[in-house]
Amino acid sequence: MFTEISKKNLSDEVASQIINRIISGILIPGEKLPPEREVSEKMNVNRHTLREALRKLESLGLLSVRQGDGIYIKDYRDSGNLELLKHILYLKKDKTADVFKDILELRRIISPEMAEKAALNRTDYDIEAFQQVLASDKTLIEKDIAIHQIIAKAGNNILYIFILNFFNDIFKDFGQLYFKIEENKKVTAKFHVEISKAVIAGDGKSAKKIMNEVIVYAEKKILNYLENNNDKI
Amino acid sequence: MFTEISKKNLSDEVASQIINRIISGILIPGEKLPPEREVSEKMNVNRHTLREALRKLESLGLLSVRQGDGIYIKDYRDSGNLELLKHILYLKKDKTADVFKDILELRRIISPEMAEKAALNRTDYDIEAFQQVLASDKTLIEKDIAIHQIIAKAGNNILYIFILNFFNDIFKDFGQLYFKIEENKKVTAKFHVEISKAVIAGDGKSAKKIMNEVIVYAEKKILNYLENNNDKI
DNA sequence: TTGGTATATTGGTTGAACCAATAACAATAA
DNA sequence: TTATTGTTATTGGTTCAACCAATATACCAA
Repeated sequence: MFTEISKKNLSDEVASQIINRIISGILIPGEKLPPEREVSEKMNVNRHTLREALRKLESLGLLSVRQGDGIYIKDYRDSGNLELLKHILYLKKDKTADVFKDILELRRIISPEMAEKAALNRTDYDIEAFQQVLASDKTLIEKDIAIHQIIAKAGNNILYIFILNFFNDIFKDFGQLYFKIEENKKVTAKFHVEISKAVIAGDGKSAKKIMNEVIVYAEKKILNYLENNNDKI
Repeated sequence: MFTEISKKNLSDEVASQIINRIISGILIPGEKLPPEREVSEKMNVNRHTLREALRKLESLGLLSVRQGDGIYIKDYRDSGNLELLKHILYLKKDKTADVFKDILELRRIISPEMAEKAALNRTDYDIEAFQQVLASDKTLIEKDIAIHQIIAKAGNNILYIFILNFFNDIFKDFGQLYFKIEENKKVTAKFHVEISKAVIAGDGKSAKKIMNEVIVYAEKKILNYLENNNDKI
């Protein structure tokens, strides 16, 4: 009904603006930014506010700040991280479809393998977690995220757990489009039951197959949607 | 010969300290931190300095800062990102081997697929890049990073490019151990030539196979090393 | 050419004050 | 009593002004 409005503080806006200039190519890697005092004045914010934004940009791999020297633009293709990719997804609407495609592709490569591993490593704790989620009254999208998280935790690969956080973050925002379709909802609900069963049974091959199938299905649906709604995301 | 010393500013030290407390479990998810004014006083730093650290921690997915309310610890297993994983790798020595194992496992799953894709998509630009790197006078580890980057760029999956940044960041620090061994150097040098040839030739199957072989080889070597030197990393 | 020295530039840190959102509580009305 | 509204205290957000510390630069001396 009502949708939450997200409040940004000033430093986040400053950060967004600079991110935008970098990924748009207005600011070139290697280039030096004007001194903090000058930038903050031009953007009409306090130097501290700017500095908080700079800290964020630094941790996104976009800038390198050196005392006594200055602020340098880094090449984000060499030093950017997944957090930055999120920003690209949101800020550069013209790239959204392409980035999304890449994300789905890698998910298709990784997640089935991790599902298999989960089935071979799952503990009683994981089994209980599956049952709790399936019986819970969460929304479908919440269940979906939870199921994938249990699989990741059962698989016991911390890198995958973190990469999955990235996937989930994105699907939280874009998943509504997918789950608007009745057929997709059915497929997902069925998937939850089947993958849980396979993992609980310790059947790695089945788990891998089931995960692969649902991902291929979703990928096809989403790509199809992206093609037909190029810029309505 | 000489190795660069890395200087940390105060806010980074503050951040490290807080990160440590969170991943050590001293600070529990959901818990509320004392007010900024109080924390900064206890840590004997200015509030601004603390705030810069908080911005970093926020972007690592560790904290949630809410105006008028307070600062809450998030569950990093649900919201942490790869940048945080790096910190875990460096700060929690007892977990280093486990995390490394996970990283190598996922690399084995992803990179061969991306090598195949690179071979099928490579452009003249990529071909030239290969030749330049092979002919350059970079160190072996620099060449290795460069080769993988070219493959990632040729494969044209931006998510993989960013995940590779993560891999490379880590191997920059830990790769020395691997490249100390003469045999490993030889294997890597040979790998560079062969993978370049395969990708340039557009031979996807070979590229995948070659990438897989070198990764399996390296993984075995590294895991072996980790087992025998459990805490000397 | 090399190494030192003084100076200017630039990021790092501090302190104090005030703004703005939120929570907690009290007062009020149904 | 219960739900709503208004008030106050708490807490993060922002600004200003000043000074510290690292670096670059230009210049000088050996």
